Amino acid sequence: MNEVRTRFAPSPTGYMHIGNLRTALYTYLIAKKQGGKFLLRIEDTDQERYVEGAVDIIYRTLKTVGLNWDEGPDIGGPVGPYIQSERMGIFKQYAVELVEKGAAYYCFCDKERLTELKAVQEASGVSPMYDRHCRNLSKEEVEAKLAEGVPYVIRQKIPLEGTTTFHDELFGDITVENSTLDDQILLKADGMPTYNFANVVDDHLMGITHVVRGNEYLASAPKYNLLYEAFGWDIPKYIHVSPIMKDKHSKLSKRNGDASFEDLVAKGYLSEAIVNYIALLGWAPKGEREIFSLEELKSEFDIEGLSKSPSIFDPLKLKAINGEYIRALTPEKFCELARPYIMQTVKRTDCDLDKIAVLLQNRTEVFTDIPEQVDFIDEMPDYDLALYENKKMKTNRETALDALERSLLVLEGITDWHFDVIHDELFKLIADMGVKNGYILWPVRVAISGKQFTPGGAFEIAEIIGKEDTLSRMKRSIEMLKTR
RNA sequence: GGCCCGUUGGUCAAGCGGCUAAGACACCGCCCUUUCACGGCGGAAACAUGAGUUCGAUUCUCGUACGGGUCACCA
Repeated sequence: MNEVRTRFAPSPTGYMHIGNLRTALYTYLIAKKQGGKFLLRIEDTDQERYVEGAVDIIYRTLKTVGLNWDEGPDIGGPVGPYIQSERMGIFKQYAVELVEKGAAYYCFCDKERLTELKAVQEASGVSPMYDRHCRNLSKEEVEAKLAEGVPYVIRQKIPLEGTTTFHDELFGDITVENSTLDDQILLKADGMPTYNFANVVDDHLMGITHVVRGNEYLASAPKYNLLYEAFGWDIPKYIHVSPIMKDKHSKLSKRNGDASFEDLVAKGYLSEAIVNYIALLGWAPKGEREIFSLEELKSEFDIEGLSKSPSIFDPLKLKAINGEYIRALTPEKFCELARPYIMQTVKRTDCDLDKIAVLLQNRTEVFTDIPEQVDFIDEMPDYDLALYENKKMKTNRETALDALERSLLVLEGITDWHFDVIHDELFKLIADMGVKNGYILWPVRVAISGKQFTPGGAFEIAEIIGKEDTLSRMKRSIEMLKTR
């Protein structure tokens, strides 16, 4: 039974942000690299923060990126249930066991006393900590209160002296003075375990061998060791990963209006590209390659490459990687994915979307870039005649007028309206005139697109919008040049 | 504030006592080219800081600065 078992244990409190997803990814990869099991456990012990539908979001995003779990609430498994609230009974039993072992104790302090205590401590500049009021109640006193039905919690009995050393695979050994550790609550008055307690118990019961979690839990980790020791359990390997930041000062979070995984997908990012990018945020592969599929990451991933410092989410880099993925798509697949975006601005039905898509593939980093790129196909935008002035092409308004008038004559004579024909005829004109390609082609492209930049050049555009539109746009542009 | 953690170009980052300190994105220039993009070539750009240890520190130790985390019957 040396199988690696990891778990992703989110709380159903809403959306799934990028940081969460990355934690899930690393957790998954660590298991899969060794051919181990990846489990999903829902930590819903806080009924107040529970958000309806949050569990579905977790399922959905994990599935779309391909982080398939081997055991979980929906598919079951040998160590279920996998929803923490359904494990309630278990925790009390273990908390009581700890009391019996002298590593925990009942506490009957009510909230009023605790808030007052905290206020006093803060006022006097001491860092707030439970004053261990109930730590030394006699067995009789405890029994009596229990019999009376006084509400209670169970707290961890931290040693008064000495130090505790916790080992993290990434950060190494972390030693803290026990005197700085609070007698934290293990079992709440409502019978639910606190996060810290539930984690230790569940991870043990589920046979978890590697725990991957956010860095924010690093400070509470030493207390875990005390718990494991008291129970006499093996301590899993801990890997605390640093957060993904929005900027130098703040974490990436929904509260700041930052994108969640689903937002990014809606913004035109490919889920494979998102996964690839976040894998790279805080982790570096061995070689110089940085494009990896999930499958490739399974063998490539290594804890060694994880970074200890926080990393800033760079939308530009994500975009670039997304662009790489888009270019790697087969033309058919790209066309299929791009179609809806093209149709946002191209409503006319007389032109070939496939041909448009071909032009777009190398020019698209994010699908949402598309509509704006092809908006001229349905309708010529108003444009500035200054567009005809181009130093490199050696064109200005006068030469453009000349080029357009001559081109128009040529184009009007074409009956077989296809790229090759248009290309050959216009090149014939260029040769006859003995001018640079751009002398003719630049003005033509501007005249029929009205834009400085377009996907494709004059021939492609002319073919796509058709002969009729090409000619009428040319004529209109010629008129504009004449009248001004 | 106490405790814990971190600090290599603008960003992601390689480096694990001796290097002209990789690479990628972004940026700039050139080439290709009927625009843009793609592609190719090249450029600018970094070890927070002070003291040690050492023949030699980006790398090890300590201090300082800056940044982050944590101090809940939230996770």
